[in-house]
Amino acid sequence: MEDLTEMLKGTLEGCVLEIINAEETYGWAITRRLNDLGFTDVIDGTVYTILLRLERNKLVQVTKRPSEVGPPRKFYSLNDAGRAELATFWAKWQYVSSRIDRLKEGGR
Amino acid sequence: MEDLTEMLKGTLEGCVLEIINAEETYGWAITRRLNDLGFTDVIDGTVYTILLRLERNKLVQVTKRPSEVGPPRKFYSLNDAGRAELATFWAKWQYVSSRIDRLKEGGR
DNA sequence: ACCGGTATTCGGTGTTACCGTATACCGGTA
DNA sequence: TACCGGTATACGGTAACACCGAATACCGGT
Repeated sequence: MEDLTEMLKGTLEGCVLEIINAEETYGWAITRRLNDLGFTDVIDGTVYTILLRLERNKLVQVTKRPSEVGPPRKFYSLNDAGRAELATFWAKWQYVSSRIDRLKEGGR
Repeated sequence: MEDLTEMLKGTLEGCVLEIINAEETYGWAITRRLNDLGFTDVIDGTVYTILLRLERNKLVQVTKRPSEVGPPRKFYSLNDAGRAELATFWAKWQYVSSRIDRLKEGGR
């Protein structure tokens, strides 16, 4: 599936939040995870801008750790604000997706 | 539900396409339909820019008709290109939403 | 000494939803 | 007649977002 970019707006950040919530992880691994999930066209740069935003908005805790295979990695984990943000993201997602599905089914 | 704006990016146009597909209609009525669907914060101006975009991209046929209660209405209906666009929209939606749901369920 | 894979950063771009405002037409009311 | 509220379209500007390209950095193997 190609050119999903517009449809991912507003959801990609939530996805990254969920991935971090599942496990403390870092930028490059998050990109791979998204690719594996089916979002094959999501690129490093996109994820890093999201990560920077999350950090700026104080939704994550960041720990820099050396890597054995390259430059140091910045590991991200959610703080309380991040978990709250994730919860509202899922609430919005449920709301929006259920309503769009209803429209799709010719819903009134 | 408030502040859905970011999440609607990329989907709102598809919703408008679907509404027009169901029935030849006009801007103000489309806005009302979206509000009824649960997208209460979507405003006239937003819908008109989408309509203008659809027209510019030659996805709709436009017919101006007089109204009994106000200025003339611009009625929109889909042409072949519009129906094709709608089909790809739903395909993308199915793809994206299923994958996000999978992520939500702790999917691998 | 070089190269490929891993990893982060940053400046710039295009698309999008939203907002405010202006314009237009009609019916009712004072 | 003059005004106002509801219906309807149009438009310029803004902020947020995903994306792109290029630069930088570190390591292991050849």
